[in-house]
Amino acid sequence: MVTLATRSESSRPRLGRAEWIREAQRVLGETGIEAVRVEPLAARLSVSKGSFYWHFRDRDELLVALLDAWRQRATQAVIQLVDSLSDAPDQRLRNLLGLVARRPEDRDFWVEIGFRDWARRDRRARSAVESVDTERVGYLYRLLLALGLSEEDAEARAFLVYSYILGEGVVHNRVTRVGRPDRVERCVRHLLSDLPKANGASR
Amino acid sequence: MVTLATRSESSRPRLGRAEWIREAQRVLGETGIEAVRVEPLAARLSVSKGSFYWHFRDRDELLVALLDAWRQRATQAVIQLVDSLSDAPDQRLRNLLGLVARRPEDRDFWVEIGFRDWARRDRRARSAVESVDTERVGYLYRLLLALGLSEEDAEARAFLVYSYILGEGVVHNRVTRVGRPDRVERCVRHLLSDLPKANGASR
Amino acid sequence: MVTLATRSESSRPRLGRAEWIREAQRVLGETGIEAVRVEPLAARLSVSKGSFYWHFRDRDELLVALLDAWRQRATQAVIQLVDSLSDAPDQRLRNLLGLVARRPEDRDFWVEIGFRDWARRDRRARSAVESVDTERVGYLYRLLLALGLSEEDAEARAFLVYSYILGEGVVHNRVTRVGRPDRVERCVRHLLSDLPKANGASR
Amino acid sequence: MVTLATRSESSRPRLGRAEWIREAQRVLGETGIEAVRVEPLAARLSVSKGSFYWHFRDRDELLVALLDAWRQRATQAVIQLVDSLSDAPDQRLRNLLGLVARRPEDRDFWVEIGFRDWARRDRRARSAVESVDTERVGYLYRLLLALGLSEEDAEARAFLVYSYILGEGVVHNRVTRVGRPDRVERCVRHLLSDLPKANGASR
DNA sequence: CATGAATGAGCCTTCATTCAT
DNA sequence: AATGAATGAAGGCTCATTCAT
Repeated sequence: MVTLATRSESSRPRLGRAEWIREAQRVLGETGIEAVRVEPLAARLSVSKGSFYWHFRDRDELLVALLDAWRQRATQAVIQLVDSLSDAPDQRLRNLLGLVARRPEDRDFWVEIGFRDWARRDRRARSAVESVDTERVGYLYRLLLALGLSEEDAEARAFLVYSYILGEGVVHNRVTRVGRPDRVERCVRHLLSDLPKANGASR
Repeated sequence: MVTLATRSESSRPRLGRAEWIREAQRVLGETGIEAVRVEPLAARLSVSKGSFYWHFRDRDELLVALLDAWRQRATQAVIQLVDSLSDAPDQRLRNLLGLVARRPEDRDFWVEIGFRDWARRDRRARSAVESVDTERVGYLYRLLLALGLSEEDAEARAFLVYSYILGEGVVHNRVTRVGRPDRVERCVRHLLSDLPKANGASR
Repeated sequence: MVTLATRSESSRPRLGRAEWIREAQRVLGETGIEAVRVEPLAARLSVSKGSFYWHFRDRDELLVALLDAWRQRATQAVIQLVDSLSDAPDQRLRNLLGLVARRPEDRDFWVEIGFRDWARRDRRARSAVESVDTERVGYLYRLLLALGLSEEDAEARAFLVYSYILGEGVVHNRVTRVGRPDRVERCVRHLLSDLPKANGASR
Repeated sequence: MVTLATRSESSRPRLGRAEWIREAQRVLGETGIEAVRVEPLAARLSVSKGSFYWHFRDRDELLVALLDAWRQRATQAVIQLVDSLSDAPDQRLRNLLGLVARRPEDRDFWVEIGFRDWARRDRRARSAVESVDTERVGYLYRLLLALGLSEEDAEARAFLVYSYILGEGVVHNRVTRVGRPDRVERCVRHLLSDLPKANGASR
């Protein structure tokens, strides 16, 4: 009769660093880095504020941890998912762009915007965003290279596509009468319409 | 009738609502809406914070005024400039996109980002951003219609271009080895490469 | 009928920097520099703690002001009093030492000890104490010189007397069966017993 | 029966009450009783603060223990040393005063000041200091009696000497151009210059 | 003998806001 | 068209203390 220590014993939740970081990330996405404050965070976690200082020296240490955690996940989360879905470069590209269509409904989408806004004021956040951007544009670049673009064209196109992905979510959604999925679909088609090796499959 | 007394004491610029709003907008661009606080603002204006309350009921009234002022200027600033530079739709489009290349150096660029980030948390800011976006995408749409695109294509392309413009400034700039002006030029060329009436005509 | 604006109108006491410093000095004397805290101080003054920050940038500014105020008063308070009571060096010396007898009952006595203890931990306090000590020992030295001691003897004796004055108040008072005034009187007599020019008057 | 395991792991000195008290005393001397706090103390001992509560009910119990330990040692440390160095009263007196010359370099010197300052605020500390003072002045008194002073003179002189010793260390040291050892030497000579039985006999 | 985690009180500081002048 | 002084809420940080393991 193995009880597996269900952990649901109403004793203490025994919070760890990870929980604080996860909740902080949520708040960052919902409101912004300014809202990532020790006391409100503690309230959300139903813990006393003092307990925070067991896990972190001070608020700043939490912010740095937040950055590190994101830097780790932001690049790999998307890239690994896309890599895992298909081996073909053009399919990967299509999948990648397809992810766009559902992002603003996604909590992570706003988290990303939160980091990006934070980067306006904070050197460390800026550096994290830069490395994430570099990784991702590099990935796009490699895909486009594999699809037959010249190095120069691949570079420009990678940047174009990436900029579009970021900008897309930020524009007010009801701006067009066309529904969002349709719109995205049309954009994607346009952005990929002249790829040397992938054309056949797309129209 | 000697009017020489105008501005006699260079020390008191006769602070009014307008100055508070202008300074608030600056801070919004530099740091974000959270930094638009009465006390720091008063310090920047070398005025006692109590004076703020002569012009505004409370902080919120300033924020609303900020929003209104921006809503007014944001759409017209760009549109009027582009309209004034040329009468030809394709030239207007090219001019409009050309503006992109110098934006991040521009104070207004960051002000815009500030409003957009603020809109994440505040309904009224969101509404202002929405109307600005609607206006601008509408303007692009009309230009593209005039250049021979179908309504549906014009709508999608307008959205694509606008998203790119917004996203472009947000991506880390040193992501490519190509310099920023070149990159933008290349993107613009691509985005406009297949317009029915404008191809090749651009200078 | 001059009413002199009695100031007792129960309106607001309208505290100023001076009141905060005076109260801070009191607390320093009663308990120590660690007890000079913004919030308790505000409570003693029946003022909200926030008001403190109108008068001082932060707690440290109060501490510095405390030091400056004391440095000013500590030297001159005693010296001016003694100077004013008599012109004769030997009488001045006697008056000066006579002040000792009533010091521990005096609020200022403990204030002085407070500063001295603070100086153990704080460089700025140390520097204040040093300048006060230097001034006072210098004054004693000049008196003793005027009473005919050689420079070397005057220096040593000034130090001896000053050390005694400081130490005296710190020793538990009920240590001897003789009453304090008697004891002090006897010590003073001994300390001055061999002054070349003042001897005649003392025994 | 191998007892070699004693102290085998050099990492754990087997912390006991004594170590906490010793460290507390050190901090008292370095900074003051306010700095004797459980957490910082634990940090200095590289132990978790929770461990403190294995040895003491609470902070107050440590403070009391600190007081008791000091009361025991403070009197006897000096007296026993002086007693052991010589049998002759005048030599003992000279040795005792000679100890003054090196005190401020001594950790114990500051510990004593720490207790004395603490006594300003705390009844129990006051009582400890009182008993220490009483013991020591009594010892001096007995020495001076043995040297031929009358009871009354011995009492006054004991007090004078003891006050000087305490005050001496508290005065800023660079107050005179004469070096400290010289100064002390001169003072001591003066303070003992007229003892009936000891004059000139001291080596 | 001790650690790991948490609680809560106390204090520092920043600000929005108020009010009398 | 402001200033000077004050209030009070919010949030940051340090600690004494507790408790389960």
